[in-house]
Amino acid sequence: MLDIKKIRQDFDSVESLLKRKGDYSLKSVIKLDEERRKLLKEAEDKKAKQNKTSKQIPVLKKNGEDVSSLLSKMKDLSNEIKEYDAKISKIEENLKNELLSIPNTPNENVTVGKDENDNKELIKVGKVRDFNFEIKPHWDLGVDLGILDFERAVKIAGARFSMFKGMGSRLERALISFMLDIHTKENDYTEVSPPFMVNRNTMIGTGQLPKFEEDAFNIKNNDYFMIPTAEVPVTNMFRDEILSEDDLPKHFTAYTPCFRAEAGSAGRDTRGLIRNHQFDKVELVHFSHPEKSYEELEKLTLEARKVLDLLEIPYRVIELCTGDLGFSAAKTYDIEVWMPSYNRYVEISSCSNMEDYQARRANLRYRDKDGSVKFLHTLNGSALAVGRTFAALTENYQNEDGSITIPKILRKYLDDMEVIK
RNA sequence: CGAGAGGUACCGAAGUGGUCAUAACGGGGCGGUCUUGAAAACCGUUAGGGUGCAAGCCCACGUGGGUUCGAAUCCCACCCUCUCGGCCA
Repeated sequence: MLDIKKIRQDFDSVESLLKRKGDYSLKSVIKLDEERRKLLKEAEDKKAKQNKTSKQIPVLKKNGEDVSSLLSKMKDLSNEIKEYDAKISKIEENLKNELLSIPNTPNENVTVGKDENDNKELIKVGKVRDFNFEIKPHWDLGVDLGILDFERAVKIAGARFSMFKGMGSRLERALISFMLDIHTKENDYTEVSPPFMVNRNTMIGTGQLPKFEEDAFNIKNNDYFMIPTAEVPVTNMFRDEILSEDDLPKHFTAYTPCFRAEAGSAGRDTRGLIRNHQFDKVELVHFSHPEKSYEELEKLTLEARKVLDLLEIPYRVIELCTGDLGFSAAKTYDIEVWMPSYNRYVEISSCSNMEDYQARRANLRYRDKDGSVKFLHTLNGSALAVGRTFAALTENYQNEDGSITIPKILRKYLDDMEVIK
């Protein structure tokens, strides 16, 4: 959520930043805000009068004075106040809804661009393997080896579901443990296992609602939502709390399945593990001091990359331009893994600094050294999307006979097995 | 899911229709006096939101409504915690 005070004081610069992300205007927000403040002033004057008189009434009564005419005047005042309050709360509701539906402003130093074509490649890591045989996509590799079963997943759930089997399940589990071990043992993260379903306020806090409800799975009888990413429960952990400045930064990692309706992506990536309604992911979340959040973003991105470095799978890092930034993000690095079957790089992680955008929505604050309470900054990134890592690993490590070599670093999680065949 | 009890500041806890939420009382934290140092005692302090240049004013007793001139207090709905029972991994 953008800061209404900042919009009010610095309208032009906030709006021009916002326009970089798409065609957004703040005119109606500022109009509602003006209306709200005007009515608020009038209502508060009346309330002040009401409070003052209300305190006198018991005194007058005690002195035996007749207060009946005063009471009837107060009744009128009370009714006026109620009308004001009704008007104001309606305006405030509209204002809040509008503010909640406006995306974050990009950081000033992010490259201005229209869409993904304007993104900037920062670095390429690893050598793309030159296969001297005809490669299989991971869905064929997996099915042929009996480690993936798409048909039965579709039978028991529906399109865009998948199922791991045998060594496939073990490899999936090994990847999760491997990633969590790196982050908890080498990168100083605290592991959490949060709820996989959350309430509506939690979804609003990180920016999924109210605008993107169609993208989420909603449990109708009690209004829970299946989490689309661990970012949602973890970032909301400290909602409505005031942390101490000494507590910052806080680093959490979490493995969770993620559930996405994938509305609007019909026909895209229909085969395999790339785009499913349910997938596993290990997530990194930082709570940062505002002045340190861009250092934290660099750190977080390096920590996410480390997983691919150790697995020795080629990838590249790109910086998203303003037009391609997600709703809540001020700056984002995407990590894209080399996917032989696609013959291109495919997103496997998105590392973002949300600045204070989510903190305002979720009311995440800290007490500064001088005693004042301020919004902190939140960051998150995948490290990594496990299904896509599974896909990239099997494809990049496939052999001519259809077997898959297990990367050295992963073997200790799999009884030192070297090959899946 | 059913029955009961409860949700007030950093914690415990009073307040059950007004003029002590400027939140009693107890404890904790921080600062100070005293002391060789510490303890004890005493003194001070413990800073949520909105609006306004400011003084100030408004809001905040789990959340949202309602009754009333006036609600922490009465009524309704919901959320959460505890106890007992039911069901259950």
